[in-house]
Amino acid sequence: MAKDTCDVNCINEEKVKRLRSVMIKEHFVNSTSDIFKILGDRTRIRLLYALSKEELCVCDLANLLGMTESAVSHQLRLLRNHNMVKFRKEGKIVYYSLSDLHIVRLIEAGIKHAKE
Amino acid sequence: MAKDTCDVNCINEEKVKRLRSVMIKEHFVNSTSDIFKILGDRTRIRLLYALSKEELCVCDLANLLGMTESAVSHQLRLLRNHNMVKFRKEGKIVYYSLSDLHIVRLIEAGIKHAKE
DNA sequence: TAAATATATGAACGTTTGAGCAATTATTCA
DNA sequence: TGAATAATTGCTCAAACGTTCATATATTTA
Repeated sequence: MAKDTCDVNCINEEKVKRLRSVMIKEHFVNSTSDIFKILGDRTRIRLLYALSKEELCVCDLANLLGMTESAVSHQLRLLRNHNMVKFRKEGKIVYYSLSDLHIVRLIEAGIKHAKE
Repeated sequence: MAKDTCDVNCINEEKVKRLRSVMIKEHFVNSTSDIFKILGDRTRIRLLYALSKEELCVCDLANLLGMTESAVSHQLRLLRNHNMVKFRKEGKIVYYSLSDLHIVRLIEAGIKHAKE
């Protein structure tokens, strides 16, 4: 009785077929993994966390994280390109802040998960 | 009046100092970004999503995702090492399933965020 | 206008990552 | 026992990533 074995070519055709129909759409696979990819970096987690507390300029962020302003600026650009942070200019200084609080909630969910 | 300027060496000392005390602990930065790093990959998102629907063997997963069994097996090991999936052996076949539902909730939060 | 300062950007670098191939292990079955 | 099969593992390669350095831009102030 070949019930649970991988029949033809090592696949349970029906099972896979059934799964395909309920599978997450490619578009969402991409956008979702992209978001997680951004959160999967120490520097960016710390940047977003800091910005969740208050608006900050690049040099303060660099000082807080103990990194060069260049490195911070590069990462901020990435976050900007993904609409996770916004900024306002005041003279020479550029103040960054979170675009919205969605992303913090996601990070908090991640922290919570990490604590378990 | 040097108020909002980055005073000494381009930093607002007090502000940074204040932030340090409420900053996320390094330990959590690591564990949190690690979790997101794992979710920040197309293949792993699809694997976890599929496994959230039902228990599956390596070859069915490979077929579903259109990848080699080797590639799938490598990723499953990674997920295993992070206690995200568990497995049971039935003869030659190894069935994988999710360790718990926490991770699915996190993925769903990510998908939800992606949809906005 | 020139110097100083805050930030941004491009290129180069070393590192990490994910996939596939080939070989290996474990198990079934003839 | 030996062939077949499911899965795992070690290795290699190319691509992606994060930081730094050097340079550029923008703004203030002397």
